[in-house]
Amino acid sequence: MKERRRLADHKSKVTLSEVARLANVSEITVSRIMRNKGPISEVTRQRVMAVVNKLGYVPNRIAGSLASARSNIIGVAIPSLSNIVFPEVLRGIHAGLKGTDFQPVVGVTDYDLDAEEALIRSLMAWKPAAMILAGSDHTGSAQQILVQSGIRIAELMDIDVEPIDIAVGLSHRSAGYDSGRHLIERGYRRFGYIGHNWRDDRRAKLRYDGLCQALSEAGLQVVAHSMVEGASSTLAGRAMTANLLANDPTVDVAVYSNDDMAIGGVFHCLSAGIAIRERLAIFGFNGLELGDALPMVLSTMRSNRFLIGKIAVEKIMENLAHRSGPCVVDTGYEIIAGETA
Amino acid sequence: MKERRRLADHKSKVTLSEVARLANVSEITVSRIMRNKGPISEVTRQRVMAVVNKLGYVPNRIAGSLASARSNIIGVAIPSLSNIVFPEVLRGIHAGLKGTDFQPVVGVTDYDLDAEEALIRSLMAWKPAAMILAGSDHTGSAQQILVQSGIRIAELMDIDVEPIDIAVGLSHRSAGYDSGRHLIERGYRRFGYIGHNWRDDRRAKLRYDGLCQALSEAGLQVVAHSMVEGASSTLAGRAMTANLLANDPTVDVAVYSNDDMAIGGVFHCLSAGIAIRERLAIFGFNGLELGDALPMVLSTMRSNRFLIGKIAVEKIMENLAHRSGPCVVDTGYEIIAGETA
DNA sequence: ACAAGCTATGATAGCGCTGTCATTTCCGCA
DNA sequence: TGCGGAAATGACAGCGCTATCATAGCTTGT
Repeated sequence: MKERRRLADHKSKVTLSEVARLANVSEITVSRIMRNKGPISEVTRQRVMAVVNKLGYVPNRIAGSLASARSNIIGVAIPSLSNIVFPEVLRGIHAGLKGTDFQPVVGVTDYDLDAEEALIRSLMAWKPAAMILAGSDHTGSAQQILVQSGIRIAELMDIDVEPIDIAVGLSHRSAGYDSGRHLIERGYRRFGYIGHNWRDDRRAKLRYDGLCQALSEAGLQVVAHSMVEGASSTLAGRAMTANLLANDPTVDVAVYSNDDMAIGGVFHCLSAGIAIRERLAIFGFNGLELGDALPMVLSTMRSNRFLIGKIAVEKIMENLAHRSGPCVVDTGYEIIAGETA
Repeated sequence: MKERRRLADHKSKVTLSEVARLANVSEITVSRIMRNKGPISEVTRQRVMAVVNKLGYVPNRIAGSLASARSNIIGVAIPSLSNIVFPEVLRGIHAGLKGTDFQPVVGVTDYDLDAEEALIRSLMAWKPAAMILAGSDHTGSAQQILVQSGIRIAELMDIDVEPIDIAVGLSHRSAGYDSGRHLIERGYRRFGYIGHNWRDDRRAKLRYDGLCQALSEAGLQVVAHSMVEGASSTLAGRAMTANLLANDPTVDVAVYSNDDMAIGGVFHCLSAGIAIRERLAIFGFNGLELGDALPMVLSTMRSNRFLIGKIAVEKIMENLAHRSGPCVVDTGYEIIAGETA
C-alpha cells in the first residue's frame, strides 16, 4: 500500500491540491503563487515553492485554461514549410513571442483553402488567444469563424485587401510595379518573366500584375514567359531560364517570381557562359541572404519576412483583448540594386 | 432580453449542452457523435449534426483534454529555425501527423540547454501525447522530466548515444568517417576543414571527429582549419574559404561543416576564378536541394531530414501509450559524388 | 418463449484549475 | 486606544467536456 501511494504520488498525480496539502495552504494560494498574482507573503511563497520543487509540480495548463476560459496558445496557419519565407516568418513570430508565455501551435495548409479551413477549426478548438494566418484568402466559413471568434487575427504577407483585424506585410502589387520602374530606368526594354504556379502563390501574381502595369505605362510589355508547373525552386528557375532564352533570344532582362527562381537563373547563366547583365539581366524578389553570397550579388527586392512575423505578434500583444478596427502595417520593401540587373 | 440571449448564443456560448438541448438528446450523445465513438443511430447523428452546423459548434478541446486526461498535442523543441535543416524536419513531422488530429506545438531553444529545459517544462504543462526533441543533450532536470513523464519521447538527428525512448537520425561520427574515406579514395591528401561554432552544433563536431579518424587511419590529417564564430552561413563559407587558402595554399580539398558553408566555398571559387576540383575540391554535408542546382553539382553527403521527422512521428504513433525500451532508427546517409570533389 | 447479447442512449461524477466573493490579520495614524 | 483599510488567505462553484456504469429496447438461438 505504501509503495503504491508513493508511485502514484510521483508519476501521474502531482496536482495543485497535493501541493497545497503538503504546504498547509489552500489550493488558491498555490495557484496565486504559480501565477504571480495577488498578494502573497514571502514566507508562504517560499514554503510553497519548496514543496513545488520537491514534487516537481508542473501546473496543468489545460485545467487552467478551462477554468479561466483563456489559453496562452497562438494559432498559426502557414501555407508551407518548404518555401523558405515561411520559416522566416515563423522565426519572427517566435522572436516576438519570446519572453511571453504564449505558445504557437503551427499548422500547414499546403496552399489549400479547404485545408486551411479545417486547420482553423482545429486550432480554434484550443481557444487560442489569437490567430496568425498567411494571406487574406479564406473560405467563407473560415472567414466567418475568424470574424465571430472575436480574438485577434493577424493576416500576414499581403496588405492589398482589407483585413479582418490586423494585416502585416507589403503591397505586392506595388512591389512589382516598382521593380518594373527600376528596371526600365536602368535601360532594359525586352522583358521576360519566369514564374511558378500562380494559383498557389497569389502574391507572385500580384507582383506580376504590378510589373505589367509599370511596363504598360512605359509603352512596354513582357515579351516572353516561362512558367513552371508547381512550386518555385532553384532547379526550376535554371530550367525555365534556358527555356526562356530558347523561346525568345531577344529578351534582355528576366524578372523572376522570387529569389529561388532567380538564383536558378544565375546558375544557368554561369554554367552556360551567358554574361549576366550584359547579355541577360536577372531580377528576383525576396532578398534572401543567399543572394548576397552569390558570385555576383543578386538584384532583387527585399521583403522583410522576419519583421512581418515579429510585428504581427507585437500588434497582437498591444491589445490582446479587443480588436480596434482594421489595422494595416506596411513593412515595406527595398530594392537591392545588386550586380545582376 | 431576447436580443441579449441571441447574442450570447452566437458568440461565446456554443457548448455541448447547448447542442444537446436543441437536438433533444443528452450531452454524451453529442460528445460521442463528435468523436465518432460508440454506437449511434444514423437518424440521431444527422439530427445532431444539423444542429452542430447551424450553431457552428466547435468542440472545446481544452475541456475535452481535461476530462479525458489526454491531449492531442505533440510538443516539439528544435534549436533553431534559421538553419534550413530544422524546418525540413518540421516538414517531416507535419507530414507524419497529417491525417491524424494531433497538433504540434513548436518551440525554439536557440541551442541553449537551459532554454530547452524551460521550453520542455512549458510544453509539458499541456500534457502532450508525445515530445519530439533535437539531439540527446539535455539538462539534468530536463532529462528527469522527460523520463518521468512516461510519454513517448523522440530525440532526433543523432543516434550516437542511447536515447530515453526513441532516437531517429544518423551517426554523424560515421558520416564524417565515410566522407573522409571517400575523399581519400578519390586521391585527396591535403585536407582543409571549414566549420562553424561547435558548441552550438555538436553534430558538426562529431562529423569532424569521424573525418579525423579516417584521415588518421590513412596516415593523414587535417592540415588547415578555418572556423567561423557563430552560425553557419553561405557568406561565412565564402569568407572562410578565402581565409583557408590564404593560410595554407597547399590544401587540395576543403571539407565543410555543412552545405551552407560549402556552397559559400563554391561561390568563392567561382568568383575568384579558382578551378573547383582541379585546384580545390569542395565537400559538404546535408545534401540540400540547392547543391543540385549549382553550376556544378555539389559533392556532399545526404542526410534525410524530412524522413527523420516523418519516421519519428510514425514510431511514436506505432504505440502512443507505452515505451517499449530504447529504440533507434538509423535513417542513414548517402554520398553524393557530385562535381566539386 | 426467454435468457443472452446486442445496439442505442442517458445519469452522474469528476478532470485540475481559477474567478468571485468572503474572511481574517495586521498595520498606521488620529 | 481604536478604527479604516490594505494585505493575506480561504470557501465555493463552476469551466465544458468525457469515463463509467446503468438502462432500455431489440434481435437472436434453442
